[in-house]
Amino acid sequence: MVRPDPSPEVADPPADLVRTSGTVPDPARGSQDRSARAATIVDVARVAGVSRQTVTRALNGLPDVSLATKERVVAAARALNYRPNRSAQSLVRGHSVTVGLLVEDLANPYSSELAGALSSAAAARGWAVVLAEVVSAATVSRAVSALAERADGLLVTGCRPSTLAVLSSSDDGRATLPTVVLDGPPTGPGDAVVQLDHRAAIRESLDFLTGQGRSRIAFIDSAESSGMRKEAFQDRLAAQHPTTTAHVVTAVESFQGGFDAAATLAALDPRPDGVLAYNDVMALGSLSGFASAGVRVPHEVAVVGTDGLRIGGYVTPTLTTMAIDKEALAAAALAAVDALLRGAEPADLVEELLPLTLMRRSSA
Amino acid sequence: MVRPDPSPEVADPPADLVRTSGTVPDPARGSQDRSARAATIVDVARVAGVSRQTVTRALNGLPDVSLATKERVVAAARALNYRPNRSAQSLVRGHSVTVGLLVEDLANPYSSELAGALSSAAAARGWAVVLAEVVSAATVSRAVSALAERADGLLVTGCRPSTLAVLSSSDDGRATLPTVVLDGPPTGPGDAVVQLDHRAAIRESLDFLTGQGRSRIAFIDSAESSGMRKEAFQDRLAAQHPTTTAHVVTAVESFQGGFDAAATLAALDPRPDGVLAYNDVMALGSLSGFASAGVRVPHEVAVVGTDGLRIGGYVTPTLTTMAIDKEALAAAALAAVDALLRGAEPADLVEELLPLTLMRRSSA
DNA sequence: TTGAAAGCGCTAACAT
DNA sequence: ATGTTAGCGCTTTCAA
Repeated sequence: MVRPDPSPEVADPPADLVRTSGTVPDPARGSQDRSARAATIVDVARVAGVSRQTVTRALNGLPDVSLATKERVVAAARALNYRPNRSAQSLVRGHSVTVGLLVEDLANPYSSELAGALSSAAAARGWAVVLAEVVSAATVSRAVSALAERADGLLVTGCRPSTLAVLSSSDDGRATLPTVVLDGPPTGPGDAVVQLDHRAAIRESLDFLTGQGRSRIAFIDSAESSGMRKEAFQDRLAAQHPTTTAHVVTAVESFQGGFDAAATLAALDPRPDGVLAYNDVMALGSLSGFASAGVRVPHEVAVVGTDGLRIGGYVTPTLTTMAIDKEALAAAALAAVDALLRGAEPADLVEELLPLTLMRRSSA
Repeated sequence: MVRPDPSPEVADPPADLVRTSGTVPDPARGSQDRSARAATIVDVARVAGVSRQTVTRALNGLPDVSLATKERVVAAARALNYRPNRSAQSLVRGHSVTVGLLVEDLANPYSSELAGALSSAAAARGWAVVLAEVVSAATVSRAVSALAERADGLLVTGCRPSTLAVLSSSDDGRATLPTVVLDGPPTGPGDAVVQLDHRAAIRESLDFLTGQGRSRIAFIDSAESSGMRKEAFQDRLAAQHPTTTAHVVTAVESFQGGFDAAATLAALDPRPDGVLAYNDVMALGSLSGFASAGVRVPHEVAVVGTDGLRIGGYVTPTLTTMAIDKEALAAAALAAVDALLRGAEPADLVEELLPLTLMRRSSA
């Protein structure tokens, strides 16, 4: 039996009797207000002296409400500081998809540019993106469970392997979200993956460098990488450019790492005249490193990055790079989430590798 | 009277009879699956031959479920591709705060660094952040209403005045969300604002430049600004540095705008020996502009930006700048949303201005 | 123009 | 260990 709405005679329940979880929460920050319970539509209806439905109509701009009533309702809502409960609304209006975006560091331009693309792609589908930034490895599972409360699917991008490892191990019993990893290794068997054709990109950039007469090429690898790009570099070199000298330096995957790698390369004799970098952030670091070592780019050494970050156009010299099609990557990732949501098996989602294209700027 | 749960005898409702809004939606992309309706907990219960609560227990890792039952339930859930409805869950578990973040362009490092700080600050409160990127002025209201469906409050940052103007005019009847604008003008009377002490920052950076002997100082202003920073520049100059030559150039608020401004300044005779920029992105543009004009920074001209973006440390020379305390800004913004949610009046939320601090790098 | 009833999908409290 | 009942706060028929 459904309990009827409380009639106007019923007094407000004492604040200390209602469950805290129904209030505007303020976890870990205390300072509960005097009226512990957030106003609901019923409260507004009671104050305005109308039924709930009339409140709905008045507040949502639906027809069939007299102006006077509407004004009374709006006034009551204002007085009570009424905020419709979004969960209840979306429950009754029908489910809408929300995807969680797990990012290691939004200040990393790779992450933020991708986040932007994902946000737009989601908007185009009528989906929403909730954000969670992984500050430290310790916060990974906290971030994931925060997302799990709100999201129907999970997008993982711009995370270092060590972070991903934590992710995959943190199976805290709860049903895991359908997860799609962008341009990285899957965190578990249930994950779908959207991959880029980095091997082809390495080949193309290497050919580009040798094509302009460079003959001593170095590759700046990330210490946290799988080694795949380095292998692609070495394979191509062996197969197509036997007379070219190769040199691989491994560095921390950061701007500073790129800087340090450049310092190392600058000290070599003979010095490389062309450099391929694991990604743009490291390439940018190497640009800075070469500058401070007094090595002129591109005259003495040409530098090619990977990612196509916009900020590569903001430095001097501007960075030539193998650009990711961020929009395509974002769209593919959302399509994968969609498929997973529909019950597809991750194994079925083997898409072809997304291509990167050479973006010529001035560093090479 | 509550209708009892459909008993096992009841056949599945034909897919075409159920409301579409209850399905996993696929707006504007067609391709509805054969099973138009997403499985609910009742479906799982029926297939597993248990009650709904047993499903809840099994799937949420609660005690008092036999292993055999649990396995049966999990299998049924898997078979049906069951995903719990997040709205229903949060409705019954109690409301949790979600704030919408409206950003003009996430690839702009100012926006993304701030977004990261906001995300962390929200996580600390147990709140979530939903993202919406404003691609063009035309999409502003779409982005806002998308957020309005999910968020309890709205954060606006990194938006140009023209975008904000659209925002304030787009009162589409619906109850407006409590809104907080970060470091910008309010979009309407209902908005709260968190402001920075740019006047003081301008004064400090100006004094810093003159303090190192610079005597011809230029200010690169944004064409979209309120003029406040420029006035602070001129006022301070008149009051404290009467012998210093001042020059103001106004440019588009972008990297390119800063580049162009530097080109203009480089051509001046006598050329300025110190430059203050409206923000870091423009300052970075000016660095690039001076480089391409052959003007050496900081030897011939010193450049000071505003914002303290991390990428300012990634260019050559590194950018000296008046840094925003992003964490403080984020915390203040969320506190303001919290207050608004509790019924505070925006007018009551006049916080003091947040200070900026000089971050010395190598451009000045 | 307004109200009463039904129910979205889920979980918590109380049976059994 | 499992099922039954009562709702979360809202919108949507359907009556009046």
